[in-house]
Amino acid sequence: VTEDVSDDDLQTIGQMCAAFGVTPRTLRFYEAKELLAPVREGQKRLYTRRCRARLKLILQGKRFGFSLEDIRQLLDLYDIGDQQTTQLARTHTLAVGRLRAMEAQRAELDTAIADLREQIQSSEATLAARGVRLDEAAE
Amino acid sequence: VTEDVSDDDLQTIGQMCAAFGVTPRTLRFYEAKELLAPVREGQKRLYTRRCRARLKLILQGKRFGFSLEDIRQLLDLYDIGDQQTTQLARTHTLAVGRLRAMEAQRAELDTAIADLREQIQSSEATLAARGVRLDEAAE
DNA sequence: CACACTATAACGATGCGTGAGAGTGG
DNA sequence: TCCACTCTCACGCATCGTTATAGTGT
Repeated sequence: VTEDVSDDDLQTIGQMCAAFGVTPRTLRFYEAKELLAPVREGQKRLYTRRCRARLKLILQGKRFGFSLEDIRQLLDLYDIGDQQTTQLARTHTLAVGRLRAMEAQRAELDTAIADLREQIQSSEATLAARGVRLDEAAE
Repeated sequence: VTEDVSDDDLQTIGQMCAAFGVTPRTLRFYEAKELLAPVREGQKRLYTRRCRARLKLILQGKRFGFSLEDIRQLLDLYDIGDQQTTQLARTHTLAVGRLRAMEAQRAELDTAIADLREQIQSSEATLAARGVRLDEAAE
């Protein structure tokens, strides 16, 4: 099998951080929350290929706004049954819900941006009326 | 002066919560953070018209993504000098910075939404290939 | 010896939620 | 007496950042 972990597959915490743009604290935190389970060499953590795959999924999940607890459960689903249909369906349902939430958030953000633009313009009008010159960096 | 506070101007915490859609805990928290300073009648808090104006600004600020600490400083600015030009200019600068951040956040959110849509579609393809029928509520 | 990297432990920040237990007024 | 409302602690949650302190290896 190709299941044995060759040494070059193992990365230290520092290498992982450089590769994924996170801090050691973050990786240790994910481990404490049982999202990652690196092997140990003495005290030191060594991250396998599987750890890397999981971390990638974790960071994806976070971009989508899932909580770490949500992500943990999703990862567990993937671990237990290899692509069982019921589990794919479940993940799908959660993803659709998240998408709805993100779209709602986007709508709110849009109106907030519009409102803030208005406020800024009115304050600029006030300042201009007082002869204040605004030197903003060109966009 | 019209500076005296007539009794009908005072609202209890419950009335404030109903009016602004927040919880008592939230109002007490804002008070602990020195964003609000209701008067007291014995133990009970009574919110003046000024409190309401401040709370409105606080909630606006939060929509714009300012931290409570940012908001506190901005409110203090407004309190100290009545519409001094330098303070308006300072607020303006912060607002422009916030707007930039919100626009950046919106861009990230957009790509995240697009990515999640892709993932959902591919999982739908997989499920469909397995003969799974997805019954989603019509939009 | 020095220097880089790693480890654990524990406190801090943010913005409240969620009780527990007690008082107050009608 | 009971109900509704209010009060003050004070711990909990999520997601790490930030020291402090101490190895470990080269």
